Amino acid sequence: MTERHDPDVLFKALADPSRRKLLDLLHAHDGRTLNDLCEHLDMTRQGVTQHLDLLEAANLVATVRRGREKLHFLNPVPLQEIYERWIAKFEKPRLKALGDLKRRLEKTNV
Amino acid sequence: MTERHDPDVLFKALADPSRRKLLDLLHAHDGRTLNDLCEHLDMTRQGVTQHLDLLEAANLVATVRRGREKLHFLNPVPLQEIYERWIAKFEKPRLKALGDLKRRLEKTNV
DNA sequence: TTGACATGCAAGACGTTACTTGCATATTAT
DNA sequence: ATAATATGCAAGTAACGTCTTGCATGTCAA
Repeated sequence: MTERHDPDVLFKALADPSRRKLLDLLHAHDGRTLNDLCEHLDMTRQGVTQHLDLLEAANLVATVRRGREKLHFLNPVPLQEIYERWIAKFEKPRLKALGDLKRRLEKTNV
Repeated sequence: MTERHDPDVLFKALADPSRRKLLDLLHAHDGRTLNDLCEHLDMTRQGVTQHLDLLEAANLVATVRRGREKLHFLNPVPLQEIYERWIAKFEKPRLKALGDLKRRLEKTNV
């Protein structure tokens, strides 16, 4: 059900501040068009497109075409995967116990 | 008390698979020397040094000199900062509630 | 149909990154 | 003191990433 993603693509996608800003913009308001997003970044439309392509490849952004415009949606799932597989495991023991609790609660579908 | 770090330096440090492997190695066994770490990576010692320099700049690795050798230690704090400032905020509402719980518990010093 | 709008594709410029090679310095052991 | 060990510094190279410019395609409105 849940696909496996290349962690490298994901970390690389997050490595650029412009891409993180795009994620922020989509977090603040989902379903934006390309032109909408462009208005907030100081670069050409093509530059923004290339960043969005990387975010889409990392499965952080999904798109839908509506007529002549393209709508962009944020997918936070890969970020949680990073947390589960990368951050939780490095947590100090005290915090780790709490992370385990969180995960246990999560599985019970609270 | 807690210093403020440049998120870009941190994300860039995590963007390279060799550097993530170094973090893994230090997670498995702390206090390794440079030569020790080199034995696990397929590159020259200088290449490893440069990666470690970046990790140190991102405050993910701390070092101590002991005689002619340099010991490397993992610092997981910046990873938790990434979680707090970057991942938690993108979580879906259902998970967000649990994250808040976790953080609340954490503050009470369980 | 015509023009305006929204986006796609592709090649090039340019700085950055990851890695190397070669030499230098500092510490330990004999 | 000498040699082996552990690391540091610096310059060079090849590949990659970011951004641009120029043109093409598809959609909507009058």
